[in-house]
Amino acid sequence: MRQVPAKLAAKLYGAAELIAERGIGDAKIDEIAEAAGIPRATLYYYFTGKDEILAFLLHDMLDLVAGEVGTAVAGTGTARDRLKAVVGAQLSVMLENPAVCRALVGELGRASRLPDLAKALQMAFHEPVERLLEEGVEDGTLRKLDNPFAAALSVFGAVTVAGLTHAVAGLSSDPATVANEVCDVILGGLQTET
Amino acid sequence: MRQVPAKLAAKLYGAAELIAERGIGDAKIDEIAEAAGIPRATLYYYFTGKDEILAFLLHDMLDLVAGEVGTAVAGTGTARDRLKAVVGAQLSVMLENPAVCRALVGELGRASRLPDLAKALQMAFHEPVERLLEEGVEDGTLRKLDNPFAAALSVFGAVTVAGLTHAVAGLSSDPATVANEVCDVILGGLQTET
DNA sequence: GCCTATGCTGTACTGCAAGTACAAACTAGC
DNA sequence: GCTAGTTTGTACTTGCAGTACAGCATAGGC
Repeated sequence: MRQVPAKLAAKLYGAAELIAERGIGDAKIDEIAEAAGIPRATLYYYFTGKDEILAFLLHDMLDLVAGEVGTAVAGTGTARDRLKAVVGAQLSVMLENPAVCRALVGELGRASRLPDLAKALQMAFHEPVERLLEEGVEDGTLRKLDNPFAAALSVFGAVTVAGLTHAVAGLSSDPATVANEVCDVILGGLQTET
Repeated sequence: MRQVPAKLAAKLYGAAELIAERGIGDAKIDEIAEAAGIPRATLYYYFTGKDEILAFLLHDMLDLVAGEVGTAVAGTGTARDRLKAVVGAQLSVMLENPAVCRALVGELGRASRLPDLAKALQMAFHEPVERLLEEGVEDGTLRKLDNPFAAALSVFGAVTVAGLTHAVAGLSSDPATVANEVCDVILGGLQTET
């Protein structure tokens, strides 16, 4: 895969909706080319095929998530506050790029075939959250859990599915509201005081 | 789609691994036929194409989930206990059918294109959980939340992603352990007492 | 035991879309 | 205006999904 010029990358996003809607398998390369406003031959000049186009889009978005999440983690405040910020950051990116985000989830099941993608996801979200959980134990704002790895997984799931559902259904698309709803559950828990 | 005989359905599960691994788009119909031990022509006798084969497998598993979850919801005990049972039920089915489960998630992004699938998922998990949350408020074992719909979504996400990750990675595949980890987070929450 | 309806399977064919090849046109730096 | 790299149009090859259909198997009625 050649170095993709920024101008071309921007145009590619014009095809994200199509890919998300029909899946990479059912979207014809000619349609992608047309939707993006890029000649077919040019696509093949930069990418070896459809899959690589998809991989490029996904990677691009994950970089975005990783950046925002990184900023949130590095911010000031308690670990709990920063965890909230992380959730908000991920949801912001997701809801601002609903099409790419849908495409991403559509390929999640193939994660084992796309080790790069799985790793990028890990770096972008999972690892920072796990670290925050540890810091929260230290500063006393988060509860100590038996299995922080599993906890980070659950947090990731809750955030991702919430984001995806809103992205697909186009529900109340305010990231802040969604973030609050998710945080309410994962921070406060569902049960009454024991 | 013709009525599929049980014997044939059972054989089809032999191809689930292949489909999950390569995605329905990249799995050739001849390979599916071979993996399942069913002649190609017979597949086309029962199904109109690849997509229908996938849809059949997914629907089959969702029925399974719906059944188990239904049993768990209808059981005895507090709403909180039954919520735990629901989580356990979903994880059991997922970890017993990791391949189909991966295939399902691989097609989640297309949910908007497969309204049947989205609806089945809704019925199988989301709706029962939302109901349990209400009952929990009544019997005092679960906290009253601003937005039970969003909460059910988060629960679904946490459970599904945990199940999927274990299914894909083949981690500690004991459903009960995974269920405990997930429940610990979603019931108890992450934050310390305020 | 035969006959008929329906289920099942092998084989040959069609059509579509992915990907390739390549030459012509364009652009930028020198 | 020469050269190296980029961009695009067009024509071609190939592989797979899906179709058509004929022949074989099986079961149930008589």
